Amino acid sequence: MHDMKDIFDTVKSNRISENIVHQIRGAILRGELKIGDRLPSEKDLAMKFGVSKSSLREAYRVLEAYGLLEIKQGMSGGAFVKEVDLKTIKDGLVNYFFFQNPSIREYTQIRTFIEPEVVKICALKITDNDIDYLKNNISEMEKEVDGENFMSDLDCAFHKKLADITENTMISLIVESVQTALINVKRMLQMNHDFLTMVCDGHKKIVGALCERDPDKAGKEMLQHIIEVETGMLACKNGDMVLTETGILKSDTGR
Amino acid sequence: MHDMKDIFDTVKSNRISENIVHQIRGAILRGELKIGDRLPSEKDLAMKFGVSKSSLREAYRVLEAYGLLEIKQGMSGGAFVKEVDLKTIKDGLVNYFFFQNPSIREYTQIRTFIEPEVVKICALKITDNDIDYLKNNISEMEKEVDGENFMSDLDCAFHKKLADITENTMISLIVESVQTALINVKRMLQMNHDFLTMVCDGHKKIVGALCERDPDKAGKEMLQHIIEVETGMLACKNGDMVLTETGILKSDTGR
DNA sequence: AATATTTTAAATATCAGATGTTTTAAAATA
DNA sequence: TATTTTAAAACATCTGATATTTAAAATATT
Repeated sequence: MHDMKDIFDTVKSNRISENIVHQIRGAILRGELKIGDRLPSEKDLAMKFGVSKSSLREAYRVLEAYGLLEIKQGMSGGAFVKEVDLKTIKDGLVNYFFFQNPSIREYTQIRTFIEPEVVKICALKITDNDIDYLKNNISEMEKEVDGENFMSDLDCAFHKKLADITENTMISLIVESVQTALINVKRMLQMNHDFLTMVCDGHKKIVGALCERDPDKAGKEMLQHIIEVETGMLACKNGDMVLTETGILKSDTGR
Repeated sequence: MHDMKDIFDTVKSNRISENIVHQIRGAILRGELKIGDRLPSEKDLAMKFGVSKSSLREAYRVLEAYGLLEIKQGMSGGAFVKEVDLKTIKDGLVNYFFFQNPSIREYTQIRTFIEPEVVKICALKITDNDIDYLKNNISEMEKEVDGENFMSDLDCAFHKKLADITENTMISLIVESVQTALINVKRMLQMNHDFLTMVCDGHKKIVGALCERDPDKAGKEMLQHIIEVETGMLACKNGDMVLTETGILKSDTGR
């Protein structure tokens, strides 16, 4: 009836460091260790666990990679419990998406699900300060369109700002991660001057609708913007890159 | 005009292991190292980098935590480049959400954005095999409602299956991660028998609409299901937990 | 008295090398 | 030929020594 695989997890390595990681992560997730708590020194904790310093240090490196610990050197240094930050998660997603290599169509699809809804909420919650921020973002971006500085992170910041207005952590995380991944693709494709102008115009229309506090109009403007971006990217040809149904490939690697 | 902080990144630790992590991760992300490639042995690579074995091992632990390497023991073992898997990312998100502690409202909001759209696509793409899978999932779940086994991961699997039908990696990742986090909350709240029955009924209605290949109906059923789940969770009182506007708190910790 | 400098101690970072364990391939044996 | 044994390659762990970093304490200077 049931295969054993359905019942038991495969037993992984018995590495000491993994055991320690499991214990400390568990203590944090159970709330026994709080943000800012300092763990005993390497020497003491290694003794307590009955392991060598090297094994403990490997565990520390892993927990640090998870973003759960921060290790400080020097007197009154040590290992401190830390809140996992956005950067840790975003870096992880970058690693993941590198192998997944989503297609432009996939990026567009997830964006059309979320971002029009986001701006609908924004239209109801946005403050004058927020609008100032967005207008400023657009004018900074227009400067870059003319200059050499090319795109930078202003596009990402625009969409993240809108997501942040929803005050929903998960939405912010998703929007920012998708934007970051997408902007990497744009960089690879080396989008041209016209494309950047189009992006600025789209952003202006969205902010215009938000100024009127019109949710439906904002939603429609965002949807159109997303589609225009997709069209622009699909139209873009670049010698090194190949756009396919299943992703963006470097042609020279022949993957 | 510009603060130096805008121009330069703060220089972090000069830890040797971090330097090595940076180099190897860079080589993978630049495509110089491919999936399955084996790095030189600890001894050789440490020599090549001009560092001690311990430093190299710490770097390996970090890259392993990122999901980029798999280290195998024994003859013809070693460090192999690996595709980052979903589990790595999900675990990271669990860590992140533990500190963010999103509210039920936030979970519902992101779900209402994505999942009704997902089933609309499903209604167009779903196969008979997929429908069999979903029906089977529901009947397995009904068994658990009566028994002791309580919920398990079938609820998550149902929603993930729908997400997978879209063939959009990012959607699958998001839906599965949100589901996993939400199910942890449900476990804490110890949802009762009626709630589980309601979930099964909701799933049945969704599959019903999918059988008819009716996108709008499927979308509406999913939306209603999500709202029912929210209502059910908000109505649930549990001695150890407190539901607030900003999240789910353990009352005894007094956070 | 206030400030600047130097010293010191606690903690992590790194290294070197010895020993143990795991895994697989090859060699020996049945 | 099939099985068992053996050997070697690679990671896992431990020990202990040395270097570096950092903040606080002590000292010197203004």
